[in-house]
Amino acid sequence: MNIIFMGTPEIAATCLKKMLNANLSVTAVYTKPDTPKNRGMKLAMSPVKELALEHGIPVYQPLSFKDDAVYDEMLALKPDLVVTVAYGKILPQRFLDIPQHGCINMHASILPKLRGAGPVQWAILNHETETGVTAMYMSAGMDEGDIIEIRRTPIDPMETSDELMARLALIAADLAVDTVQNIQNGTVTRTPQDASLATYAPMLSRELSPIDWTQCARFITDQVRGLQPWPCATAVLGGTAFKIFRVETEEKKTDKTPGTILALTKKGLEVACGDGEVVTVTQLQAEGKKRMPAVDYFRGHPISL
RNA sequence: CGCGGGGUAGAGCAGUUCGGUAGCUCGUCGGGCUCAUAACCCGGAGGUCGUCGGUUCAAAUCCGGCCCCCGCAA
Repeated sequence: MNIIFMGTPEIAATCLKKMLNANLSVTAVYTKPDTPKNRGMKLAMSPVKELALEHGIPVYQPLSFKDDAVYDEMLALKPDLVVTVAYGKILPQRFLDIPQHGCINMHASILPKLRGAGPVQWAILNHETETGVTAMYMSAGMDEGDIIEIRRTPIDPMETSDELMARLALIAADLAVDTVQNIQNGTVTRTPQDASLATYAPMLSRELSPIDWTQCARFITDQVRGLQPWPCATAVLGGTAFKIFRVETEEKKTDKTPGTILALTKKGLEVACGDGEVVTVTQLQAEGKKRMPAVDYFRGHPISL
């Protein structure tokens, strides 16, 4: 079966790798165009492109799917099946109609919950205790297609979204391989989503970063772990802006105003938050500095309480 | 050539403006105090100051090249 793989970030590369290891015949890869990124604005290729090049698989990076030439190009590849994982682009219906076995997608949530670009992070931000990966047929609407199979996994209470993402990537990779094989065997089923239960996981933005200390400890903790590795929770402590990477909830209570720095302990910086609760910021990063334990930072930057 | 911060003891920092004995906090090692402690007191060890070259009687400090780390932006 002639397969086209479409994807961009690490989670997609993990799936592609597994598919290649399973000897599925991926004959072309689509990924987002290289873009200037990072310091120095160097042109960076996606993890999927790097992997494809290593394996000598042709790479396609169309800017837009509105172009007829792009349509003709894909038509000429004669795919039997298209597998997408976090590609980052929407395929119009006429592209979805090209492969005879259709287009499938791995989405990192339990659909119809958390449709959209940031399902992993929003699962944590929404205080969920369980998430998963859904294999589905693609339709013109975003993450609205018929469900093939869902594999669930519990979310660890301290797990960050990048850690969870890495775990889901492995689940998605297995699911992708199994689903392709089931399609080849003709044993897949498709179940329409119940649209009334749909929720959305929009793209993250920097506006989500600032910590609101009037929130309860649980909310702040989930914000900190859900916003990693980007855009990260942020806070101003003692007049300096920080990215906050890890906080722990304390048993104790306080009557101080939320946001008040209570103490610098062996664990980190205790800060008052909502409902009289206390959290300890244990790992942070100041501008221009490395990510480090809070106690280390404040050893060299004494803070007055 | 997108903008900017930084590399000094195991960790985090000061010292660089204006060249002249390597400093602070923590950790570590030894000793002391205490019913006790992640507390306190005393003492010790530990650094080619990222790297290469230049200027100088003298360079962490001034000049130039290179390597590495990080923030913004995308």
